[in-house]
Amino acid sequence: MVRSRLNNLYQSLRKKYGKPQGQWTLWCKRPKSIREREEIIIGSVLTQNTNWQNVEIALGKLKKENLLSLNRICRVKKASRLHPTIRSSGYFRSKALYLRNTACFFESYGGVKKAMKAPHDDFRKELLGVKGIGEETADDIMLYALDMPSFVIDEYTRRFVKKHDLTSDLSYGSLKDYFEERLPRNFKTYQDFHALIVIWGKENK
DNA sequence: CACCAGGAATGTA
DNA sequence: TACATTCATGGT
Repeated sequence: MVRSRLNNLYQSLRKKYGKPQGQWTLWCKRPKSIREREEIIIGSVLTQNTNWQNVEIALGKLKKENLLSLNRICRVKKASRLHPTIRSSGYFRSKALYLRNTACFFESYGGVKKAMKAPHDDFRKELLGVKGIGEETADDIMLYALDMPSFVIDEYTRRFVKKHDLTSDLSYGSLKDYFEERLPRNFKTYQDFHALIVIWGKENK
């Protein structure tokens, strides 16, 4: 079997780091409960341009207030109800709106379980229609919460591509295609590889 | 005290 | 299409 350069790089990271740890223990877990999938969706929004450490504080507060649930978040009367709870994750006014938009999108869609059965391309377009969800967050949600094979491109992925001089076009769509065309099309490979790239990236600034 | 972290929306040309 | 600006906290 012919192995792409990307596959070799993935194997190298696996050998170096093993299974992704920390946050990735949950994000790469298989299988996951619906509750865990909802937590990942919520975390995906809160982690936009923000340290995971600050997100964890917010997730802990949401849990204490019984708000670590898409249904509960969608049903808060005003998004500002979430301000003190998610404050630590930064941009709290925007994210309160984004989070509720996202939660209500899944509620009206019919829940996480139904979303997992949706056609990927159509679902991605619908997700991108939610105010507060851009390409990276959409792919985070699809890949890690819904087990869909949609590769995530982020700042760490770009660093990885530059470091190994893999390709020159660093636009989101181009990089996404680059990875998806060269890896076995399954969500497990995508999850672990992307998680390992982030772990690698934190060590290589 | 200055700087930064898995971004996204909005405005401008 | 391509950039610039805005939004905010907690850790280093």
